[in-house]
Formats: sequence, C-alpha cells, structure tokens
Amino acid sequence: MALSANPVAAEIARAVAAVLGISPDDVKIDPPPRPELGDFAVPAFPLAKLTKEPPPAVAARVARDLPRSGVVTDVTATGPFINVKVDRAAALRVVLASVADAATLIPARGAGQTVCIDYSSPNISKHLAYHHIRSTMLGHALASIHEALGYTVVGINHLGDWGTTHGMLLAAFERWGAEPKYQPLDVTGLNDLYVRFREAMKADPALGDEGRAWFKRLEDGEPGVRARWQQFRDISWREFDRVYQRLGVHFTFVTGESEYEDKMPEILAMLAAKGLLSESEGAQVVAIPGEKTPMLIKTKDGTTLYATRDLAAALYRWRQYGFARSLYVVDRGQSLHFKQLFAVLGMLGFDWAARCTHVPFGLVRFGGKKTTTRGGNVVLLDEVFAEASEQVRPLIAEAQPDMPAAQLDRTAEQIGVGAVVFANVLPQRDKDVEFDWDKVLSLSGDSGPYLQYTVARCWSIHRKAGAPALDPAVDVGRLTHDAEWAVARRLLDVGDYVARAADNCEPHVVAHYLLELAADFSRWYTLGNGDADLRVLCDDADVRAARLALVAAVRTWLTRGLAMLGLGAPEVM
RNA sequence: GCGCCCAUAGCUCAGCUGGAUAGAGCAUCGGCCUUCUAAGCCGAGGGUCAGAGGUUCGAGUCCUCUUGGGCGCGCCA
Repeated sequence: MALSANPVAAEIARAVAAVLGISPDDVKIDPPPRPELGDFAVPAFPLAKLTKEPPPAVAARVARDLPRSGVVTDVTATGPFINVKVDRAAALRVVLASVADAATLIPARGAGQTVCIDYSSPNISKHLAYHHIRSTMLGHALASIHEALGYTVVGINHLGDWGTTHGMLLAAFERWGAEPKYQPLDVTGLNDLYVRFREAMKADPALGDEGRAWFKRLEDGEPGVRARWQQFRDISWREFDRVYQRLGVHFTFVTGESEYEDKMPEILAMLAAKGLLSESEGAQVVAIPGEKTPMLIKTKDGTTLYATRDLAAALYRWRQYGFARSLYVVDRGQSLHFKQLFAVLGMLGFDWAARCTHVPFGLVRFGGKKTTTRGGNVVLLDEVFAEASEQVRPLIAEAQPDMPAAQLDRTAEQIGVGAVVFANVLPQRDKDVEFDWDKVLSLSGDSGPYLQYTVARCWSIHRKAGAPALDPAVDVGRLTHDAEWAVARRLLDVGDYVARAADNCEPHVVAHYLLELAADFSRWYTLGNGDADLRVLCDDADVRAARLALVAAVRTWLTRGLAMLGLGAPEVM
C-alpha cells in the first residue's frame, strides 16, 4: 500500500508507524463512517497482525502514545479503530496552498516517466458516431489524469486507415465514384460507397476479392491508388478534427495504421527469425501456447492485417518513448486481439510487453442493440451535441437574461457537450451504456451541468466580493463551521482519487469525487439561505476573507477536475 | 462448444482493491427562495448486495459452483 497523497493522512501514517515501529506504508488511513468520530480513522487489524497484539490493544496503545503534535490534536481508540482529530487550521492552510500549487495535493509521482495512450482511433471514411465518444473521452481523461500526476503523456490517434476495408472503398469508388451524388465527395458519400459495396458483396461474393486486390495495389504503392486513398483520408480528417475541436480533444500525434507500413518487414523478419511464423490455410500465423486461436499475421494474398501493424506500432512506441505504460483504450470486443498482441510481443522477447495494457470499455447500445453503421441505428456525435446545446440554451437565457448572444452560444455549447461527456465518464468503463436522451441530457443530480453550476456559483460569489484572488494573509482559524471543514476535508483527498483513477485507468473515480466535493460545497452554501452569518459574504471581514479563500479552492479544484474529464466550466450560467 | 465481462433500492449507478450501521442520482411524497444563482438544499419511504457453498477476527468486495444477461472466437478493424 502506497503512502497517501493526502499530506495530512500521510503525516498521521508516519506518526502511527513511528509509535509501532513499522513502515508508514503499512498504515491504512480511512475516513471514519461518521464525522463526529474524528477526521481520520486507522483500522487496527492490519497493525495488530504486524505487532502480534489484539487489535483493540494496539488501538489503545496508539491512542495513548501517539504524540499530540503537528496536525494531530486528539486520538481515541474505539474498539479496534483509532480515530484521529487534526488541527483544522493547519489542514486548511495546506488546502489553500493548493490553489496556487496543485502539487501540494497531487504529488508529481510520474515525473520523468512517459505514458503512451492510444485512444479514439476511428476508421476513416465514416462519421464520428456517438459510440466513438467512449474511447475518445476515456482516453482524453486518462491523458489529463496522468498529466496531473506529472507523467509525460503521448496521446496517439491510431486511425483505421489501412487494410482490406479501404481496398473495398477504392473498388466502390472505381465503380460508382463518378455519380453526381458523390460530388463533391464527403464522409457521407464515402460511407455510402462502403455500405453500397458491402451490400453488393452479398449478391456477388467475388467483389470481396476485388476489394482485396485494390488493397494489394494500395499496399504495393501504386501512385494513383495511393493518391485516391490520401484524398479519402484528408476528407475524413477534416470532419474528425472539427468534432475533436468541439470536444477540446487533441493528440500528440495522429498517425494511423498506414504509418507502420514500412515498419512491418522488420517485425515479420523478427517473427521469422524466432521461428514463430507458420502457415495455416494459406495464411501466415503465430501460434500462441495455451491459446486456441493463433494470431493472423498475413492473409493468403500476402497483405498485412491489423495485428501485424499493431506489433510494429507497439515496437515503434517503445523505441521512441521507452514508456512506463502503454495504454490501448479500445472496446472490450477486442480483448482477444490485445491478449494475443501482448503475448506475441512477449514471445519476441520484449519484456516491456508487460507494460502494455488494454483498457477495455463496454458497448454503447441503442434500443438494446449494439450500434453499427450498417444497422442504421447510429447517432452522430454532432447531432447529440447539437440537441444538447439546444435544450440547454433556454435555461441559460432564463437565468441570465442579459447574457450577450455570443456568450450564450458558447455557454450552451459548453454545458450541452459537458452533459453528454460527463454521462459517458460517470459509469465504470466496463459497463455497457444504453443510449438514452433523457439520461445523456440530464442537467440535474449527478451530472456535468450540476458540477458546472457549482463552479458558476463560486464565480458569482467572487464577482460580488470583487476579489477573485486569494488573500495570502487570510486567517483560516475563522473557518470553524463543520460544513466548511467537510469541504476542506474532501479537498485533502483529491490526490488519492486522481492517483487511483490513473492506476486503475478509471476516470469515473474522478467524476464521483467531484460530485462529492460539489455536494459538500452546496450543503455549506445552502446554510446561507437561512442564516446571513453563514454566508460567504457575511459582515465580519476576516470570516468573509477566509470563506472566500475556501470558495477559491473549491472553484479551482472543480475546474481542474472537470478539465481532467474533458469538461469546460463557464463562469456564468 | 471454448474464452472474457457483468449481476447492489422501482430505474441508472457508487462502494476507496477485505474494515465500523451498504451510499448517491432519477422517480414518488413532504419541507426550504425579502439580500451569496432553487440546474440547489433538507427530510421520508424504498435492500435476502442474483443463488449456494468456502476462505477469516471480519465478505457487496477473494475462491468454487449454479442461474440469468452481454461480448468475442483465421484471412475486417
């Protein structure tokens, strides 16, 4: 167990460890089930195992011997649990310091290490559909979360721009591309050509060979074929980039599978040299010990498959970046592929294969079914965002009648897109998500807009106070209300949640943390409804300054957290 | 057939890698706006954590089996 990123919890762990003569890493710190028990709790069971005493005895001993110094002000044993109360002013000073320096609460434990993250990675010649939001935003969140921990992140958009599919598209264009409906050619036209070709293949299976032949020509580098493919790719990228900009998503590089074309001969040679290649039904395969199905490396036509390209890409990434982790944010349906991929890398003798991780996620369903382009039940990302912004706009206009039109547009976009994005990072990755307009566009409760609203309330207070900057001379001793402490106590934990999100590749950990933080703030805020003395903007100047500082901390961390998940936070809504 | 994943409140989901009395949101019902944004807050009802064994001080969490659902399994990616 690693030492907590919460500096107060870490100090308690060290103090307890010193009393018992054990390692601080062995001291687990929990929040007590009820706040009146204390600020931090230490279960004595694991400690008892190390000191070979009964748990209540260890708890009693720690309660007696733990120095009431530093942040620790009070220690009580409650049966086998040790409850610790801390110097709230000292803890609050740490919290406020984190506004200027995030590292106070999130140690840069990833400094000097690189993480490669492969995410989004759509196929060209198709629209970005709603289901693409999962890989795109989970990957983007993982990138931001790792960056927050000090890692160097290499975000890779590995476009599906190579393979037989694209041969079929070339064949389809050859047949029908001159028709007026494809002038000018756009993604809709490209997708139509592909669907039309697949449809025709049902009647005439020989077309499959035609498609494969075109891919062979592409892979062999015929200039005219290559130019046409490049045109499809450019058309697709213009469309993708527009949506990525709408989402605020960016990549370190956008390459695509075609990028590894010239890097495959080396991989093939390595496989051959190790004697791993064998022939099966005309294809080149690698048999994996303990696995029923081999990995297909080359088709009977001699063209490559995505497995071959992924092997080459993995090796390239290792050579370029010497990554600490290499993550592949790809849907769960490809689990077998990645299992095989990492196994073959291991068979090639690459010990770094253990650093490669498939980060799978569940399906997006529509009407209970998997969404597919051919199924006709695909919802475009753009359509969802447009609908979301549309629904949000009147609510903002009502709350902010004086807001200029341009700002209203911007705000509606941020909240509408934010609602959709948040709904997709809130559940665990594993879960399938059923597409549901009501849920995706929910503005109340556990939602992105709720978090954004909380931020906007903070901004509003600061505007009214005329002092958005944090006063360094603030007297934190004036923050004496339990509701204020609950907020500060929550903020202290932020680093542990971000670290866990990174370790488990689960951005939803951050999403749920932010909801708790916002709820703590909202409870505190609402106290002011009935009692003017409990408002941030109260009469006492010192209390007011201290509360404004705490509001700044909430605003700062909510904004940082939302950014980690890919949501913007407007100052007014 | 083989493999992987999932099962917690009426619905959608959390549950900090095994710790104290299992928590939120939605929906339902009842409260709170003359001054910090009610997209909010407070309260009520609602649970055999799919089922059965096992591991131990302690299991929603770990192991086995059963049931129910989902997804994969050679020339697409």
